[in-house]
Amino acid sequence: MDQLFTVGKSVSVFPVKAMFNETDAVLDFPVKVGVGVSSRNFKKAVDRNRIKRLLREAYRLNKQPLLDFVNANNKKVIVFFLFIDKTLPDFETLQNKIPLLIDKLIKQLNENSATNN
RNA sequence: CUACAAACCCGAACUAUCGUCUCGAAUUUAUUCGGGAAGGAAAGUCCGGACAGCAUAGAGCAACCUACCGGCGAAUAACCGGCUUCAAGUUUUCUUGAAAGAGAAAGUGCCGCAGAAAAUAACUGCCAUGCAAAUGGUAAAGAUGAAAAUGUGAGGUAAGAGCUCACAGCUGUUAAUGGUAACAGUAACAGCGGGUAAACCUUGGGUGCUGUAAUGCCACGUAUAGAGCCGUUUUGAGAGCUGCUCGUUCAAGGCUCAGGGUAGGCAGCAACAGGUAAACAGUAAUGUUUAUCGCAGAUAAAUGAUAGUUUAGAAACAGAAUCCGGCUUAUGAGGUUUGUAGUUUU
Repeated sequence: MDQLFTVGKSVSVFPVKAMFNETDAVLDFPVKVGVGVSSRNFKKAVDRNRIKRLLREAYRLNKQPLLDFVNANNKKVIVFFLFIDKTLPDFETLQNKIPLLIDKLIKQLNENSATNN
């Protein structure tokens, strides 16, 4: 976790920020994902739970491109989605934004591998 | 009928597709099938317990909690019923609400402003003496205040005064009566110089400390290395008795610094002061019996998305983290009851 936040890079499509890090560690799955909301912005546990559920659901419905990319390039990635707005979202906006974010994420990963090589 | 306020009830159901956590079974060991998956407050953490660890010779002091009576219960100051006092109302009764309900006759302190005076009272006044100034007596009348020395009448007196008497009010003691009791009304006797204990205090009763990140077990790992100080059969370091003192018990290792390592798993942990329904007992809290049900268990932390149907409506407050009882606070629509206001009809 600490490594992800200190070393990892980030891309964002408002209202969601994705922090990610490629890793060499042995993982059971090619992609590991977490979601989070700041308790500073949302005091009630109910609201935080709600946002985390919506983020999970939106990721679940749109994860296929990322998985395809990662499998094709034989990478292992850790991603953490952080919600950065201060008002409750509805599911539709997240449904629209998450694919954009994942596109951006794939592009970044691609550039990284290019520079490394 | 409408609006508002308060109290209580309730806190959607079903189907399809995809998905999360968990339990059980099966096997091809990562899949399939089946079951279950937040609340009335899960919240605040204000009380009380269960459970766990440590302690459990004693004495004194301190600290804290508590304070009408009975019942219920594992337990509580907090629940139920009653008593007393106070407040409001439609005021003998009654209804509703509140109580921080032991003691002000142990002591100390305090009582703003006003007022002469806020507690061993004397400004104006009244009476006596005196030419007067003043001295003494007095507490009827006046003014202030939230509160002014129990109220009314009569006697009494220089003037007055519970000084005396009658009636009334209040306090205490005793007696019998009613009540389990708090207490009630009655009688007799003694008395009547305020309030504040949510100021200190006094009295009665009580209290070991810490909380599931408790605690027990397993695995893995390091430096079997270093520095300083104190001490080992009496000149004993230090530790326990969890605030302090005395006292007492144990005691051969202990403390500090710098550095190194680990941060995984299992149990605790989901079957009980359990839920639901009915009957019975009780004013009630609650209890008993019978039937029936099995109802979350995560560890970065699980309940979601979409579409449709039902319905008058689906929108409030809000997310379990050891468990249970009570209290407090938040809460949409709809329903029930009560109150207030308005309108219509008779």
